[in-house]
Amino acid sequence: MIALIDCNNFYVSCERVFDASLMGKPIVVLSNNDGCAIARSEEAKALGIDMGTPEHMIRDQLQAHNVRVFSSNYTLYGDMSRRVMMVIKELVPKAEIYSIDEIFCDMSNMPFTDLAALAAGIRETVMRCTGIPVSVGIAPTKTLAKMANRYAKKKFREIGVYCADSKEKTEAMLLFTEVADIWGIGRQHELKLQTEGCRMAADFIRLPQEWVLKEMTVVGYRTQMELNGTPCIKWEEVAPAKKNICTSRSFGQLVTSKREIQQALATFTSACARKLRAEKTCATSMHVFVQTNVHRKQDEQYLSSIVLDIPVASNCTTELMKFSMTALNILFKPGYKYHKTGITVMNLVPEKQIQLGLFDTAQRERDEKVMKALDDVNRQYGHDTVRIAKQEFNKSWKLRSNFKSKRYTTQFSELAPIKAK
DNA sequence: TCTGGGGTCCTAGGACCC
DNA sequence: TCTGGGGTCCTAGGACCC
Repeated sequence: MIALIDCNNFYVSCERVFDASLMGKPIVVLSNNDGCAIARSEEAKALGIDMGTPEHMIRDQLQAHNVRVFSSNYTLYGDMSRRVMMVIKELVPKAEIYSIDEIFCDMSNMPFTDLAALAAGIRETVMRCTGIPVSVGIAPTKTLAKMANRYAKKKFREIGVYCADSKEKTEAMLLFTEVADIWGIGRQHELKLQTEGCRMAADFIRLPQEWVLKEMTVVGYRTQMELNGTPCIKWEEVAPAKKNICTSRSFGQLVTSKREIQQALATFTSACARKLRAEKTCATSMHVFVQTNVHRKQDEQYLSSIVLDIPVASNCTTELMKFSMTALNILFKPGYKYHKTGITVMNLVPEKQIQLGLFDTAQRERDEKVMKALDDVNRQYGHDTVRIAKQEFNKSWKLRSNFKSKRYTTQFSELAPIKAK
């Protein structure tokens, strides 16, 4: 049996751990740039605030109901996630971190027969150690475990556990779950299924296999198999190496000058290079794009991108910047109001196996030392404490982040204060 | 005025080879 | 008038995830 443990309203719960006055209040966490609502407390959901709604469309509602609003604080959420995962991994023999707030656990070799009771124990331990509430779904496959987790949240909120260990209990949640809420079925497949007269998961599992293969490819077929109790999705206890690494952001305000886009892109390139070094990989090509704001119908639109080969695979900030700046020189056209830029480094290869170019020199060794020093300093004092000249901060392009909480767990200067009476 | 960011996998079709 | 066939590799685009 497989358990899927999922943190409840994770970002909101993280904020609550450090501010008890937030309990029971409606809370919303916004995406980067304070753009959309991406996490909501139960109280906020009850007000009808939907996932992904732009902030400016719900601003009145937020004020009217005194909703507490936060900018996203990924430093805090990332660290809280690490803690939750660490606690859970201590309690089960085999686990796979699936996302910042979810983890699959293999429950097949546990020395307990009552899995629901075991799950309740895990919930309680995570709460005690981290302050984060979680829900647990248990079932024979990953897709069913995801469904059981959702079912637990919807139908057994207080218990927070659902164990689909019998035909009847599995059938109950298949009858309850709409096709759109099945893990692996998105907007397009939902529409197809609806025209086929298929509304609930219980209908979907009965569709002929030929139809599913033809209309939803093997991906949909695997989902169907999983819902029928046959595992098709393998375990990945150690995260497979990344194939691409991307850093991109919308600007806090529209930008017209090339110089400012250069600064932004240089900063994103630096972030990509740092991520590459953390993964111990090098990139052999990069994709760079610039674009205007597609939502502004009144503005002339421009979107362009380019892929450049990197002759000798690299994770050196200055080296990658040379290429991304070249790309920008090709892409940039004056006269547009730019909204976003970004870089994806691709075709990653392990640091150790780089094919040296014909004209490669001892430069590489020196670069490595410089990058290591740069990473060491920045790890200790915060990203971009030491940076490359091109990143020079003008900041007009910087993210909006007007409601950010402290980095309570990773910066000494931002620790939560404790009042002693 | 204001609409996130970072990923993966699959397929179809073109280029190329023998 | 007749105009091979089979295989691999690569890429763009679609769909999905959190």
